[in-house]
Amino acid sequence: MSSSPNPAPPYASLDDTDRAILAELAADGRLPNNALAERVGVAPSTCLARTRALHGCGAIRGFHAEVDPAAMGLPLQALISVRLSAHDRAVVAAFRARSVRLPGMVAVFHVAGADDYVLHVRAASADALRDFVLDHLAVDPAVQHTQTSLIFEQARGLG
Amino acid sequence: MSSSPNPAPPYASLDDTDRAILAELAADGRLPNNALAERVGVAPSTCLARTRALHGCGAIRGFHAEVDPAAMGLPLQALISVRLSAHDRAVVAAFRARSVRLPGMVAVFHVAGADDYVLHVRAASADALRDFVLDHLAVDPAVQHTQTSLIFEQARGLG
DNA sequence: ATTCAGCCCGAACAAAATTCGGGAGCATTG
DNA sequence: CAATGCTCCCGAATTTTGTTCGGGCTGAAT
Repeated sequence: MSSSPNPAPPYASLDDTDRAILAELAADGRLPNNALAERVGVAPSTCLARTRALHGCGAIRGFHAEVDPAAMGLPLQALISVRLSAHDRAVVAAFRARSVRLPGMVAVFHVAGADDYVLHVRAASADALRDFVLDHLAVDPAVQHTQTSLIFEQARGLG
Repeated sequence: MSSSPNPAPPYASLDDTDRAILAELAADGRLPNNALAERVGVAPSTCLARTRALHGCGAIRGFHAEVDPAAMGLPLQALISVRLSAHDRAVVAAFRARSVRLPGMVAVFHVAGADDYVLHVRAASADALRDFVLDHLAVDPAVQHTQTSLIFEQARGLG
């Protein structure tokens, strides 16, 4: 009923209005449709159709509240660099699929370089974080090596 | 009219309803208040008051659309590890404040370990990414060293 | 036992989302 | 050149949602 049904067409024709809508909604996901319409300079009905189309073609992937992790009892965050023992497509895809479902997982980055993945995770405590690494990563035969960096502070970018 | 006016009181008393609201809104930031109320098992008016309180006390920091970077003409993403040349509070704070305003910046992580910061950035092309590093990081006297890892793929976590 | 504070609810009101029919601009076509 | 079909946009009517407000319940302190 919601997400993107298309197999990712190349973003053919996004005009300035579309990009303005994306920028506004990225900054404030709860901007009312009529206020959004006024800001980007079209009628509310038009704006709604645009927004739906953007959502339908996958340009808008979803809307999310940004929640303070501490409020959910997960005050610790970490970036975990993961090096895999093999790099065939199947191993990599399987690791990714498994990773996104791990508890406390915020984001999974498949990166170029010495390490293969960087995982952004949340945890309730240092013990929980250690257990996370031991229980879910260290035991994984696809994982050769991990390095955990505690996040002192995180800030959203503006650009 | 919107953001958090309080100086961040420790999250004293969040009950199960509050946590349910946070979880639902983190998963779907556009869930109507009606539907949200039904899911967490309270009246719409109560739910609205709860949500406002959560927003007011900083537990909810904001709402944002998740936009496909490619749709905004920024198909490349990278994680840039940054090592600073000094670590006094002033230098670190200044770097953070500068970073969040850089164009294409998605998130700034202040981390423990050999590196001081990890920057998540978007760019229009490889050239633009190189220019970003050269123009904004390499020239910064506070920056001792950077290492850029291209992001092949990114996925949101579910837990 | 009474008072009081805090919380929750449900109905009334206001505001927003959504639908729908029609009109303007434009490229193709007879 | 005129006609056709297409796409996109708009604005009013309808439905859904957000929001306010007064009253009732529970539990603790007096």
